[in-house]
Amino acid sequence: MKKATKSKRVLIFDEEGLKLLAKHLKKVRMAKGYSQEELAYESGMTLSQIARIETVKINPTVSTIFKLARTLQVPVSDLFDFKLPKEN
Amino acid sequence: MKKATKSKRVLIFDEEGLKLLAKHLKKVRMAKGYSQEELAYESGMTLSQIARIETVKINPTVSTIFKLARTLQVPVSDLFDFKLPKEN
DNA sequence: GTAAATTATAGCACATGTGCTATAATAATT
DNA sequence: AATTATTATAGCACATGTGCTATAATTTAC
Repeated sequence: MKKATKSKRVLIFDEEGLKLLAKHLKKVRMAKGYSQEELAYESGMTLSQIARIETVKINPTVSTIFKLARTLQVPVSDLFDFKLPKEN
Repeated sequence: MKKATKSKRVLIFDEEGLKLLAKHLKKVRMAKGYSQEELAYESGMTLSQIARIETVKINPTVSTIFKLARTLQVPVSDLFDFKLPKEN
């Protein structure tokens, strides 16, 4: 992905944020008693994608997160219940 | 995008959710006194992308939303402060 | 009403999200 | 230790997110 022409640093892949999201997702998933496979199946997604999200391999779309929140029956905001660390 | 082989309906593009997100983003943006152009510039993004998000033309990635939240200096969860409608 | 500011749209290139399928690795159970 | 369950990874095809650039449309300011 191209660097912006402006001097502003571009965060393409917000690793810290994605780690926090992954952590929260896993916590909620386990609290609700779902395996990755079950969550995938119930969400109409693949097991691969759940694993990719939870291991911070990809940058999921918002609709993907909506799907997970629906299956887990939690407010979307619960999956983002963290403070983003300051960027360097 | 292919239909899942399971009978589960697949939400590829969660239009209702994205509309709610767009609405919240716009509200926060205006409350903070940013034009789309300024928000784009400060976030290291393009004006096009802000417009696409706010008009529900695309399905943004989570990192994109993180970028916006950082610039707007709000918790990410504030941008998701809504209930997803029931899926049909 | 005109000019300026803001927002929306379009087309292109390119990177990557996602499903599918399969396999490997790890953890839990027996 | 062996078996089963769960998680992680890999490669491929294809759709699409995102930046860039430009233009059009709409809104706001004067």
